Amino acid sequence: MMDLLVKLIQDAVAGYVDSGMPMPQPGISIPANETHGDFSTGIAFNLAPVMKRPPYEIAVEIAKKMGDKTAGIIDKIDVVRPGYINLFMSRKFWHDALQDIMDKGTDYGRNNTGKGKKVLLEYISANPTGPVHVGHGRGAVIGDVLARILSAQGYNVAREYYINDAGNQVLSLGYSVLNGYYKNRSIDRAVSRPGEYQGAYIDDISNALDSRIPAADIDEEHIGLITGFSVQVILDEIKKVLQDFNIEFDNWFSEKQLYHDGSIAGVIGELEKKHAVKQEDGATWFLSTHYGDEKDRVLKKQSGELTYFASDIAYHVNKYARGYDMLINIWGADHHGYLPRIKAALAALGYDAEKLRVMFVQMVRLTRGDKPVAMSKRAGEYVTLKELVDEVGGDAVRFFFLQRSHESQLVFDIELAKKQSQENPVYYVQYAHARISSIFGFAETKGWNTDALQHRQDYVFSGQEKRLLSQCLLYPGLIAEIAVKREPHRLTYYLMDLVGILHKYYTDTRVVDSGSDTDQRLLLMKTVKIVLKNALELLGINAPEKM
RNA sequence: GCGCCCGUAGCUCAGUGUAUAGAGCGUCGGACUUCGAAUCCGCAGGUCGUGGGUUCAAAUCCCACCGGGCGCUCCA
Repeated sequence: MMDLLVKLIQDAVAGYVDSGMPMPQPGISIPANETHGDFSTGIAFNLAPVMKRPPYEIAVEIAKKMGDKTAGIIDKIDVVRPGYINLFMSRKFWHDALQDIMDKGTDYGRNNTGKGKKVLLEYISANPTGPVHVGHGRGAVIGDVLARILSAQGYNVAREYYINDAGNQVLSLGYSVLNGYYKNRSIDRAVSRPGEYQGAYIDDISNALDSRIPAADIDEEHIGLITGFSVQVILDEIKKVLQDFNIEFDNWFSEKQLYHDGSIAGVIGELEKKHAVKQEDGATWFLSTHYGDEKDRVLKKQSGELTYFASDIAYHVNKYARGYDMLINIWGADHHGYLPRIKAALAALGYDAEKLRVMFVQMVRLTRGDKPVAMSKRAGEYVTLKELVDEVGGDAVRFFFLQRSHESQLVFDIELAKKQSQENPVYYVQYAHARISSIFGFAETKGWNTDALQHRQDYVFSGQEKRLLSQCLLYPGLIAEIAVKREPHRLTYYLMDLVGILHKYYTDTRVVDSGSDTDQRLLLMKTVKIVLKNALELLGINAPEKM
């Protein structure tokens, strides 16, 4: 329905825009002050600098043109200094809007702005050396919700988890387990390296070791076997925890595979062909300074081992080869220094580095009350995603993580989240959905057939009712914008607004009475419920009928 | 020292050009014999880190500085 309004504005603006210029997307907002209309646009402000004329003059002209062709949906157009165009919508508009949402139902908010573009979304990718912790959880929620939103906008999204199952860290995991095994069995045997991982999960794997591997084979000679088993156990647990948290992947991509199929060596060979490699101090270096990085980077160490950087290049080359239009990576903010070298390598190999978009998710700091909770893998002391979800609930964790921009650091007070779980904002939103369900239940008991409500076009919506509808009308545009800008957190704020209006309306207005307007109010509740349910679905949060 | 992110109400954070700067939590005070009070209403609380600049218009853009987090490994 807003498309129609946007088109009316654009038609009026068309004369000002040169054929070469893209049509500006008019921003439409709901004014805080209702004397400023049902909707307002600041399109004249965007045009003013281009045309070098005062915004007010432009607004007057646009308003005049719009007034000539309102398609029956606009009653009145006001122009207010310094250049706002305020729109008062017609009765027909509101009824058409309500009907449109009803007709679309679960498809309301779905769109094809993505036009089938293939997107690879990589997120979490936590190392299989320990459980997923809350920092990963934040990336998990952002990635999952973004994937849902992109899919709803017609993008063809593949979700991927990159498993760092090669290299030193998993070897270190193997040694940690082996050492744990010796210690638990009081076996006094020297091992060439200590292993850096600690915690109850290491003990668990150690204890399970001889259930899978013959006891005679449990020694340093078979460290590869032990490592493989340990990674498998941890990975299974990661998959289970994520699945329980309703986070799925289309593909689990193994780093090891890149070693086995020779693609890392292949990539280094390609870089050599491009003369982007040097030998120095017995190591092989990528000349990333030639491509905008601040220093050159080692691909193959003096020891002959490949670096993670080398396999990461091969991984990204693999992504490009799979033919995606866009690659989105969600990384922890502590990896931001890593991006220039990846982009440098891709540029050196002739790939369009612009296709790669990395979202850096800032740190999560945990507290219990005023006391910070240490997050150290080394000490084996950290709060896992599973623990957090078990304590606070999955819906609340999702909502909480999406109440901040991913670019802001986040303080998560576990005590507070537990203590106030009943007052968590997520309940505020869910309660609205349950409340509407409850209204319908009540209406049924009073004899209304809520599946056959009569939509009467002569009903005049109150100010609050129009406000509710207009908030619902912003929804599709919001989802489209969130997809383009990759800002999933905005959806929680939208919901808080919508639900706030609904709760107030409920307090002020009796929906079900004996009068004939009850049908109209029930229809309105139905549209709000549709939007609530669709939005919660995108957040992966339950929309309960009862609480 | 260099790079990225942040600095907005007591706390945690939205808002990133334009009409009196918002929410949640917290404080205080009100509203259930009527569709769910997990709700609603009201009061209090802000030099939008500081100083310059651009603009008809700056929390928002630019510059400098101050403060906090993270990163600057032949670590992963």
